[in-house]
Amino acid sequence: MSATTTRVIGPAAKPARHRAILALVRGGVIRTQEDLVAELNRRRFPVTQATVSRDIRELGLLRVHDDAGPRYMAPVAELDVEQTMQRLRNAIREHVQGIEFVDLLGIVHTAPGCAPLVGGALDGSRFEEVVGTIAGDDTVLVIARSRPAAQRLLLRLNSMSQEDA
Amino acid sequence: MSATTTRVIGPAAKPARHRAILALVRGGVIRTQEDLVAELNRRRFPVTQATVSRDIRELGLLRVHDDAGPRYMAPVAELDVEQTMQRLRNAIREHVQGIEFVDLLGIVHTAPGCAPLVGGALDGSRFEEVVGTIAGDDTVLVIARSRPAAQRLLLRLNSMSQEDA
DNA sequence: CGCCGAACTGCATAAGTATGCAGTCGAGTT
DNA sequence: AACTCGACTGCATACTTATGCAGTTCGGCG
Repeated sequence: MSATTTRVIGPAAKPARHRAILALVRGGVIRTQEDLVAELNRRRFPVTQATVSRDIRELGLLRVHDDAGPRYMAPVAELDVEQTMQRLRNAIREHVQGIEFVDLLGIVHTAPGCAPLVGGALDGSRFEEVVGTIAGDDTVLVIARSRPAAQRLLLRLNSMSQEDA
Repeated sequence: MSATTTRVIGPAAKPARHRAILALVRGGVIRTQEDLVAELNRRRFPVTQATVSRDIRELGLLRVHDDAGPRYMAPVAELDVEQTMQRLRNAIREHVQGIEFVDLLGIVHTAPGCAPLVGGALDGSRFEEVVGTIAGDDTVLVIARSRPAAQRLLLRLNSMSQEDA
């Protein structure tokens, strides 16, 4: 009964749908699973609430309360991305709370525990301007090669936090 | 209609109940509001699911999924300025062995393993003078915003190690 | 002292979410 | 081609959570 080396998916657009769900939840306010169903249908994902309920569990979405009632949020982390740049962009958008430079030193504030991830993404990107990084728990120290380099870096990183997916 | 300077509560043990709820959620696995109702009743808080639902919103509890289904989690605590300062004072008195500055960089030597705690306390205090901190195992690197800032910081931190509780 | 309004709660129920079950689809096998 | 198996889904429904409304309690005030 071991036999089949199979693996993959069934007859589904599941991965794409999951990406869409994450984007929706990050992008706007989703209060109910029906909201999600509606948005997904609008985007040519014909699904029902039951499936969305399962998707939400699989994606590990959080349900939180704000002034207007419960809503869904994306989890803090996301794994495996192909291109390091995309990964860095994501890391910045998702985990970075602020960036500032003092002379050659860049201080990147992140969500608690996320500094290693962000630092890793930075390292991976192999910026010419970066000599190296040190990641603590919620702060990454970036050492720039020169002042102009620091300036370029700041601009570049800041712009990343605003580009869209 | 402004008149009454009043404020207080109604006829309730609400605050105590809220504390109990937080303790319960932090301490064990609470999967449903009924779980909570049961535990609360056991502890002499006669409430119903409706009230618990409201409490959960007020406390900002999170609903997450694990392998066994949805459950509640407590949000990460938030401290006020007073508590934060006290926390820093304690951290310094108990775990810090020495502080020195080299230019904009402050090096704080701590007992082994205590750097993250001290760094956290420093971050929490949100000193104007501090750009950020990075904690290793027994050393915290503090980056000051300027030289005067560094100097002020040194004085301030040193004085803290001597104030009493 | 009786009235008034705010805080708080339970009840009943609306609103929303999770899930057992049965059916579909495709890939790999026989 | 027919069979088998696992991934995936919708339906119907059980289960949970949220909330409109009405009632209680308490403190302040006329």
